[in-house]
Amino acid sequence: MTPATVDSPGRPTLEEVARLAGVSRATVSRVINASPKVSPEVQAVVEAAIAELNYVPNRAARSLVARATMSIALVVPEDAHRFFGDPYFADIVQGISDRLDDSDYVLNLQLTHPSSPSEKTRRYLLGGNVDGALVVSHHSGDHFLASIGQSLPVVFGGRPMGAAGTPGRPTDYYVDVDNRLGAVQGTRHLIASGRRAIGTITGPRDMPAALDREQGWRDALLEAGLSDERVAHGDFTEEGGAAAAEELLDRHRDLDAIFVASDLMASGALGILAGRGRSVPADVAVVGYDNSRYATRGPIQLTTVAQPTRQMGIAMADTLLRLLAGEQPQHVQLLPTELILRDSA
Amino acid sequence: MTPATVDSPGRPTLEEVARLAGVSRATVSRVINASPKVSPEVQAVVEAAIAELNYVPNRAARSLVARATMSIALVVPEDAHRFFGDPYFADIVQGISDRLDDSDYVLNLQLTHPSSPSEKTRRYLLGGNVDGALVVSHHSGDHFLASIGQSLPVVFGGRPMGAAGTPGRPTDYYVDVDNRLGAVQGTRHLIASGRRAIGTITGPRDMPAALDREQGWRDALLEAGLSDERVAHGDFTEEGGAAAAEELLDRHRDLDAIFVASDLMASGALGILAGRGRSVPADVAVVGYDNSRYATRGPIQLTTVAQPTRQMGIAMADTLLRLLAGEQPQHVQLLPTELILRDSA
DNA sequence: CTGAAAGCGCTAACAC
DNA sequence: GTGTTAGCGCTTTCAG
Repeated sequence: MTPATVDSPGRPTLEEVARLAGVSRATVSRVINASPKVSPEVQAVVEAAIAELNYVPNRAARSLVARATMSIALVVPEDAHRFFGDPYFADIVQGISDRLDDSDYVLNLQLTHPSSPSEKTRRYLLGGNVDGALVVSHHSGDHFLASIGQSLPVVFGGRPMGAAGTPGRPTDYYVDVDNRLGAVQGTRHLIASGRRAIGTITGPRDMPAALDREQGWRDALLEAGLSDERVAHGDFTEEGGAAAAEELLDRHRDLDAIFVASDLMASGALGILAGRGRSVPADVAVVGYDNSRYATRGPIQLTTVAQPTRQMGIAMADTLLRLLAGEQPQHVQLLPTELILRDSA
Repeated sequence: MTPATVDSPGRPTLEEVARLAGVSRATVSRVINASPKVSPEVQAVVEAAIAELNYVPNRAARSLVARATMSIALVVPEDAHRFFGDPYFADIVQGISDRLDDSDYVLNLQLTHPSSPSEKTRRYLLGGNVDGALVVSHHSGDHFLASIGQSLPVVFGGRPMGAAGTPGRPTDYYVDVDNRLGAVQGTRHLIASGRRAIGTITGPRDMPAALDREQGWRDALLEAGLSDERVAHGDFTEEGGAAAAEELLDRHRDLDAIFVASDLMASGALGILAGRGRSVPADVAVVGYDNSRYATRGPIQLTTVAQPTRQMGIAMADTLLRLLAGEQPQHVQLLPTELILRDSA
């Protein structure tokens, strides 16, 4: 005795609607799918029957024959805390969600472990549960996700990495910003305002975005003839940012500026700086990255590199939808970054 | 020409596996479903064929015959920012996700508007896309969600409200903590430490948890013969907590303690207190609620009422799974709260 | 223990 | 315009 069958007559089928309306199943199907070749009268009768029975088409059956599920997966290789803790994801999801609201597709969230999606995720993605997938926050260790694009339409948020740090394959689709350039913008600003001992707090080394930002910081420094030795690695969390700031301050007493690869980490760094009595920006200037709400939340308004995160989500969803519609969207879409000047630098 | 059919031989079917293994489709099906009555040899042959073809069963087909989708919906009547901004949700989702990882079910996230789920969500839930639903953060204005339990197995996170503030129906399933009692614990602590002008910052008035916490604060005050006039309403966001704190301080100059209905709001309140030069806990003691990472993030460690949020997620998922398995779980599960003493009170 | 056959609910030619 | 006829890929009696 399952609850579903205890007292319910079961959801009505197309067949029952057909019987009630006195037509064939094919006709009911045509009405449901808004086929043009149905006479108005018949259509009205069928619609009445549908309403009376409160009929809703069975998706499984439809999927089976249509070979489409009308749903797409959002694959997030992060634990729930990092996913929820970073406003970056909130914006991405909001964008995706907004774009999908205008379509017939629904979103399925798949939280999976950072560097080894479970067998379950694999089966889910490959088992025909979804027509396509959106992958955010891709880590390099993940071979399955790196190659998933070959079996399913996939759009990455951020440049995907191939195995062993190789650049993504040219057949991949992704939406990104020019992380290197964004970092260059932020770092140049620090240089222009007279800073000379400029450090950086990076993101995890297995993520392309983190690597690119570090490279941008380095490039800007080198082009100005400055040293790029002041590096500490974070993990895109507030705690990680704080720890990296401690490390940087301990190792480089002369530090007068930090380019931090995310606002969240910058927020952690600001806490450490305050704790050590180093004033911002007088003693140490700080530039963040993301322009998330963490940038404007604390006592010190953060100068930061803005990226159009929500737009990225929209673009990702849009690209996948195009792919599913059989169109040929661009493989790479780079959105612009912009330096937002506030108080910290 | 859809992308899926361009060059792919198509995903292998059970039939192909059967052919390769030299057995019937029924036998392959038995192997897949771990039926006991298959000889070891045959099983090995079939498994080899499955591996060779990289076969993954088609869910739609399976759902069609099994009359089950093996997926459950997580309905969140909040915009993405509140959902992502509050660690409470992260913990709930992590718990749900953890529990579901051990099952065959997958999670489908449905973000919907606070007080009126879209027609799309309605159709999704009722269209047989999921076998059951988990609803978190239920608002009273939402009649559809309030009655959804009648058409689909549903488990609520937090006591659901019926229409117009009536208590949820006895047939509802939900997992909650005793919010009133938790608030009583927190408030009594404030009283015990000598505070007399104790205010509260509440959550939104259309949420049961918020109402219950307010009631607990009031009950504790009244049993001690203290006034319950110092109330300001927040919305479970950091900004809302800050605004409510301003209001409270402006209206009650004698305020010497605040019981805040969430750590996130308490974090906002702490900012205001600091801005006005009121020291915590010397001038104003603060007790939060949730014991989320916001409690220990800032300079002042927050005394707070802890609730086993992740456990709640686990319990929710577990209850729904039981329901789907035809068992008869408890309708109401109340998990314990605990006062965590830190520096703020 | 294994195979044959009959659908699950729907759509899509193909006739009329 | 509308009905008839096949399946989509899988599970499940029912024989053997």
